[in-house]
Amino acid sequence: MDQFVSTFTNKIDTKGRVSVPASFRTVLAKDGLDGIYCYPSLDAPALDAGGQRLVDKINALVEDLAPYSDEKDQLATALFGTSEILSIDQDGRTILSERLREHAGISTHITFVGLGEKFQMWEPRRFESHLSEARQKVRDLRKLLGAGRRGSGGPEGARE
Amino acid sequence: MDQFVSTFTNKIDTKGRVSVPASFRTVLAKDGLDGIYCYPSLDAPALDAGGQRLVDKINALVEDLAPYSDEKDQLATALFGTSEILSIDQDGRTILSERLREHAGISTHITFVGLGEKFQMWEPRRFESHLSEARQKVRDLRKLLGAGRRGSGGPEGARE
DNA sequence: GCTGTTTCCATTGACGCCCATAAATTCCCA
DNA sequence: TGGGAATTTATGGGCGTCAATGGAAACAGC
Repeated sequence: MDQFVSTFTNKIDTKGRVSVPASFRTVLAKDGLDGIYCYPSLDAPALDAGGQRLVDKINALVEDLAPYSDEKDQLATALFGTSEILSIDQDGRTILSERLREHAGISTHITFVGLGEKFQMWEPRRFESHLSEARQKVRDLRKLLGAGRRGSGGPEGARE
Repeated sequence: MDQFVSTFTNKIDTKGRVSVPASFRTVLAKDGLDGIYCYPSLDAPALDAGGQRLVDKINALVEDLAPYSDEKDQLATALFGTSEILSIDQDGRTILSERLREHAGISTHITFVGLGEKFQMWEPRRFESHLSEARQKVRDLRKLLGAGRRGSGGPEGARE
């Protein structure tokens, strides 16, 4: 499996360490980045994270803009400037900076949520409500689309 | 990682010294420039900085312009004329000239902001407002970008 | 002499590395 | 197939190293 799937909730210990789910670690290892590329989600109290693939994608996004344009600097500021490369120790644990924890309102526990090519980290209770909201949205959407449609919907397409 | 990523705020001591973030130093070292290439940002109260890669890029930019054209002279003046090579001492610290500090309004603290191929130095409070602007801009921008490119990842691949 | 600058050392706190434990899972083999 | 051994995973704690910072010592110039 080369995708981030499922959700896991782990504990942050007194030193601020938290175990990265084993399955996520193997995906990251295959992805070729020694660590986790992580930044605050632009529109949710959560953290976006991934491996080299995610980095490449963001690079491509920035490279497309004209050199020394205002847009390029702004995009780079918002993405690279707020990003961190989180190291993973040999026991599979990482440490989130104060800044990242603060953005997501994380204190004692973290919920890791697989989104395919990337994953997110949430404060567990916030994720609960986020999830039920999302599920409700999907139900509403299905009504509009008509119960007959097949294959199109799914909870996939977690955009960000 | 061979890119400038994340932000760090460090203190300037009584002698004007400030620690360059360790991760930035390793990027610079790999880049093959013994020091920091630095100049006032053209359109922000900040300082642009980087290593050999940035120097090369600016050279290319200037070379592309017609020889003896006004544009070329102006760009060359604006960039080369105001640039400095900042030395890094053996403890990883550097000293900003009065002129550079003045342009960015820096006095006691510096925020180092990674932008991928280069980084910037800001007065911390100015950077905060600059960042929230940039994030808002990207949220808007993303709607435009998001409509077109989906999934495809892009023709990226150059790395390491 | 002084003054400003660069090199070297000291402190402190954060982080990485190592080991230990316990629970859950997988594996093996009678 | 059932039970136990080996492995893996999540978690806790001790300790050495390194990064950031402050200050002293060497050194230059006038």
